[in-house]
Amino acid sequence: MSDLSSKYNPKEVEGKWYKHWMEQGCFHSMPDDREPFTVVIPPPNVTGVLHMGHMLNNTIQDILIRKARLSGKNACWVPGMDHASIATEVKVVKRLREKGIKKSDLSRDEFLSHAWDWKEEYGGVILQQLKKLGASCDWDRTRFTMDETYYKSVIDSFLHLFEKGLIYRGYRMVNWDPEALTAVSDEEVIYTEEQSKLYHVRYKIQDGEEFVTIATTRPETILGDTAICIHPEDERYTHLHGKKAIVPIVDREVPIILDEYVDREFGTGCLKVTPAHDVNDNELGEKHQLESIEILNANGTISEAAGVLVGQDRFEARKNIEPLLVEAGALVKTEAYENKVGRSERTNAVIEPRLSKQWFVKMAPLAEPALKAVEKGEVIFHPKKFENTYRHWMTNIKDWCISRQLWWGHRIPAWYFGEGDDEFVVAKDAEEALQKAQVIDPSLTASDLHQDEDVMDTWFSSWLWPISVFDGFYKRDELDYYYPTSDLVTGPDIIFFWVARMIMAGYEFEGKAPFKNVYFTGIIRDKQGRKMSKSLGNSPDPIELIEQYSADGVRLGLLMTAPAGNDIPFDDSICEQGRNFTNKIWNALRLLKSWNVEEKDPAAANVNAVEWMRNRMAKEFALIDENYAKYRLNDAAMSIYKLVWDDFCSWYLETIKPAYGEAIDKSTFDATIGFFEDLMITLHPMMPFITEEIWSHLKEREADDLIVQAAWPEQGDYNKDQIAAFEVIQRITTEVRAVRAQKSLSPKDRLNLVQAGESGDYIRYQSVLEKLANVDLQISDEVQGASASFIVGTLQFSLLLEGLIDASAEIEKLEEELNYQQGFLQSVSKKLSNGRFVNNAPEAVVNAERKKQEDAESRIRSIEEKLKSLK
RNA sequence: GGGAGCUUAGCUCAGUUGGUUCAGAGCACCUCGUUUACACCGAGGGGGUCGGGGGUUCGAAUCCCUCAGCUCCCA
Repeated sequence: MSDLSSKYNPKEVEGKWYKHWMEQGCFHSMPDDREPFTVVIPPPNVTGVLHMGHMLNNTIQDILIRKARLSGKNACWVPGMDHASIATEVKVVKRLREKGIKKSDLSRDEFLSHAWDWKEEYGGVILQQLKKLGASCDWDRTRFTMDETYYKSVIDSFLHLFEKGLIYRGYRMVNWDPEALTAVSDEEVIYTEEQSKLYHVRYKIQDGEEFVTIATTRPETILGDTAICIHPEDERYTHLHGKKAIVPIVDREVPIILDEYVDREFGTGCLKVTPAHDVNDNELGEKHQLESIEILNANGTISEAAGVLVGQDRFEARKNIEPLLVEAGALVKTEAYENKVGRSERTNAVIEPRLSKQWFVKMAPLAEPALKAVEKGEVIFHPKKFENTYRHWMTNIKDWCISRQLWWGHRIPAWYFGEGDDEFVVAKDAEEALQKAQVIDPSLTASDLHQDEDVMDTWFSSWLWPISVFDGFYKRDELDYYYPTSDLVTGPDIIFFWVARMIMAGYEFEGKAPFKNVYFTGIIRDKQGRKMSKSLGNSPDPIELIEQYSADGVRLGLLMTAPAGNDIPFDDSICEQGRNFTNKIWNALRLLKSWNVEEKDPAAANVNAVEWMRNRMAKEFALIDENYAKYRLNDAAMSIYKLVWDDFCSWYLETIKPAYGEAIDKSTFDATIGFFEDLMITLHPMMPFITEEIWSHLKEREADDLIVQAAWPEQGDYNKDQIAAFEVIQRITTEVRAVRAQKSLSPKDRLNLVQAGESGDYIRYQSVLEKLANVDLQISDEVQGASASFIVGTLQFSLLLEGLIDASAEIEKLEEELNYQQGFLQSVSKKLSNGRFVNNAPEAVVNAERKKQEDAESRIRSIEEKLKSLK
């Protein structure tokens, strides 16, 4: 029969089932009596499109969620996206510019309305794309970090921390992005080695003809120098103590200060100090009470304070200051130099250290419980090695700059009411702000107050994600049920940005960790090991990949090569394996569907095969469960892959396959359907679509009888001896086939196989052997005529091949084997005759060696006998 | 500069407390094959001094030291 195509057609199938699952509400979760299993999606950036990292990440989340659902838990996967303050604002500004509108011409509200338009138009593409992947998110719960209630919770968390004294406003050196015109946090600066130039510049010492030489990669900052620093114990410069130096070009007199911070080995051992434009110099400046001259404007141009090159961009100024230095006789030399340059993660602009007033979160008190949580195992990282990274960051934590000079985001809830910068109140809205302000000055009115213009770092909203997606700041019903969530799946690149801060927020606001396990995926790279990026153009389009290899195929391909935390060198061909697997499964179905079923007694081989397959599956299912528990998903995938392909298709189905024109007995057939069902359930988390399709073909079913909500196979007992006996059958079969291949004998010719001596446990499955190897088996020490021989374990077999055997070649082969066995015996015997081994090694090990010795002796005996009969 | 990790087959990786014939898996590769499920397939096969060197031990891919190479994090 079989009206089924010989090739599996995923395009139709995948769309059909996703739609059906949605219609049946299979992914929706509400609190009930069952144990919850909750995952919150790492909210993709609203500006983004699906890339390979999302594919891997969300495949893993879907596997965990589907596995939990099948295991009878109330599985809830909450999707959503974040507003990506800086990235979105950059995009909106760019789009407006293309339309000829400048951001500065718009009011804040006008700009935000454009931003929301943009969000409605382009936002959430990724979530739509995830449906193609099969992601079983509860779409009714889709959240956005700027939803009304979510927004409110971010503001409330700010108030809470401010009132606790954990948020403060301070004048500090921050990482300034001169392109986006905002501060960014330490984590948003990417340092890379870049080719630059080292300028050696000499400063004249006041009252004399002497000079000191410094080296700098940023000569334009010379204009803001307010000191020269040397090591107090540097004997080369002892005579300069207490003197002053003259800054070239601007001829400013600056002190020569002494500080152990200076590295005497580096360069000349003299350091120029620019407190306004370098983090370390700033510290020196505070310590030695130096003047701080800001020679740069916010947009990276030279300010009035510099005196020269005013208005030029910092890079232009860097070039143009060179002739000025030459003119002043100050430039000693320049040389090529490689140094680390920090760039903005979002705009790629070179970050400028800049002094400004910003809002900070005091991190040490928040870090303490968060570090303990991981150390005590309340939160477990997979793989464990990331705990080291985490500990290191947590114990060296710095305060978090959370203000951004942007409009798109959660606006800082501080209202200023006076002339001074420090006259402000923090409140949940303007009304409350006025009340609070009036406590200080009763004469104030609403128009005297103005809100801080800045918004908060996006991560200051996403660190609340596991709480705020359930509106946890305002109601308990859902939070109490779903929180703490179960597993978080994310990339190690955001361990500090997000994971660590979520743990902090979890303890601060809920007193509990936000999740129990964190699964860190690897980073997907191209074949050459480079990170995938838009600028390199080395990232395949995931949607095209799905078109080509099916969602199931791509999922399996990604999974099999991706142990937790290991980077994946991606190549399209790894998806091919997944696609081929779907086709294999499909054809196993076609085979079953082609059989006629009859009520009759099963053949012995069928009874045997069913018994073995049941054992085999029970054993492997236990292993799969174990691997799930250890988050070794690639191992679980490999197990099920081999179980289906090798055990079920190559051994089991080949054994029970009826001869052409014959029917299969009903009991074997029914057992086979049951096996197939369990195999598909076990595979379903990894390949949801094809398993649902197969499920629908295995039996007549109601519309709601879906594999997506089937029951995970229960752990059953299995008989190890029966599995071992079958393995012997498999090895004998392989040997027989190898002889056939060597002698070019057709698998159709039935042969006689003789086993010498006593039969082994394998004899239980004699009928399977006879069918698969196409032989008649006898136990006998008498072998008539020419034969090919082989050994399995300690059993000696002869395949009767009258007229096909070259006796001398056979003898040669046996002698080679004999030689190997004797060598092996010798090494084992040597070990056993070593008194220190026998006395020191555990008894079990010694016994194992004795067994090896006996087995080798027995094998040698049978080879020798066989040789005697041939000669 | 400080810290963490890695190095096993052509590729990607397993390998538990040092001990079974322990050097493994998948892919790739080679040979044969169109046998009525599947060539997106079947059968069979080859391939590694476990990065180098030294040590501990009856015994080391596994533990220790050292050298080399690579990766990541922090500054």
